[in-house]
Amino acid sequence: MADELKVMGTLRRRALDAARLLLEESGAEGVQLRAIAARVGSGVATLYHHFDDKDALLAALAIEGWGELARKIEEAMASDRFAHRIDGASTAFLGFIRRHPQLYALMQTEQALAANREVRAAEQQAFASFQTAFRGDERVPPERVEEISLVIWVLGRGIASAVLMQAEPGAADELVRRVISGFGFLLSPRFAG
Amino acid sequence: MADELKVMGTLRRRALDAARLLLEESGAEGVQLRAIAARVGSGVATLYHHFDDKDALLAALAIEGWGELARKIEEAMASDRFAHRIDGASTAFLGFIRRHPQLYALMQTEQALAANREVRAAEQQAFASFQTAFRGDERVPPERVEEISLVIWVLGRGIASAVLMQAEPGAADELVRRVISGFGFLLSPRFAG
DNA sequence: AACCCTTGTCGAACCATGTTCGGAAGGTCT
DNA sequence: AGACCTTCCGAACATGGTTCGACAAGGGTT
Repeated sequence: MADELKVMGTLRRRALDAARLLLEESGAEGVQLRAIAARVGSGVATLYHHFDDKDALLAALAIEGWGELARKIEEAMASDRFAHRIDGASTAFLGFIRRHPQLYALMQTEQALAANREVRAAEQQAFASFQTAFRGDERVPPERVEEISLVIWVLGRGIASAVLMQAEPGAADELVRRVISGFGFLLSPRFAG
Repeated sequence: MADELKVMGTLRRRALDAARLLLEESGAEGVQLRAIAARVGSGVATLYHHFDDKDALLAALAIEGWGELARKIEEAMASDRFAHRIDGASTAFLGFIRRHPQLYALMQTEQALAANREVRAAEQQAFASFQTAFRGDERVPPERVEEISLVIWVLGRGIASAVLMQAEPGAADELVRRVISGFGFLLSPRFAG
């Protein structure tokens, strides 16, 4: 509320940044057009010259989020910190959820975005990146790649939604730990389904 | 809008029924106090004598939902249609999600309810019922019961949120099928994690 | 009966937030 | 200069949650 530097950077860009900040500060509730306009130092009506409506703004935010997630996944797979690409991709995925819970919730649970084709395409893109981690892994038969990566992807959605329900942040970490531990056990040969 | 039978049944009960109906007809967007009041044939202000506010109404809806789910799980476990109690509980869980996607979404993703202690307790209760399906199963070591049931529970959340994102209903069924198939494969001894 | 207190009800207003309207300021093209 | 486009804005509008003040019905209490 003090900075308001109107100089440089398209207003669209700055509005998205402000929205992202508001989202992380105060959750989805906090993302209000008047609040964004105040941060950016513009009038509310101005925002409508850069976005069709609020949903379009949220959609742009979500699309950027999926892109960011895809990039993180690819970086992790490229790095040599992990024994398997699957581990890298999964770690990047979970890390993103833990680091940006509000953003991921928006990307994932906002009903209004479900109908948006571009958002869906962006998620498909991210999922495609994730899938490549499973393709070529000797433990995964090629015809199962899609199914198996889908399971982990969906489990990630579940973890995110469970995490958001937790009131205290510590509980969230513990929850994630337990889910991963349990999942690991299910995958181990000890468990004969 | 034609019935409006004011006779019998506390208004609270009828308001909840109307809300539930609105939820299933038109999604969370459709659950509006004025719409509920119209259905029930009362003024809007009257609703405030039965619920603290809208969130309290939604919370009551969610609590009933969790109770319903717990009941379904227990019925399925008691029946003899399933080889293992785990199968019964899981089927009941998934069936509930598929049959009441909007309600489950409310129970699970509505941010406002995350802070509500009674809603959380109701979910804990339902989860506890679910957990008993794993307790005593010869394939699950006792010390792993909690973790493993948690994984399935969280996976269910993920399935629900993924299903809600699907535009066409057919795609949702296909998605659920693929996730379950993939999960089944991961559990099979063929996959050595 | 007269009095009060609680409960349920309501229309009207209040308020926050997304949205639209009409116009102003500045640039570019002809 | 004139026409036109983009960017911008204050003000008003629409919707939906919420509060206010009042009215009616029932049940004690005196």
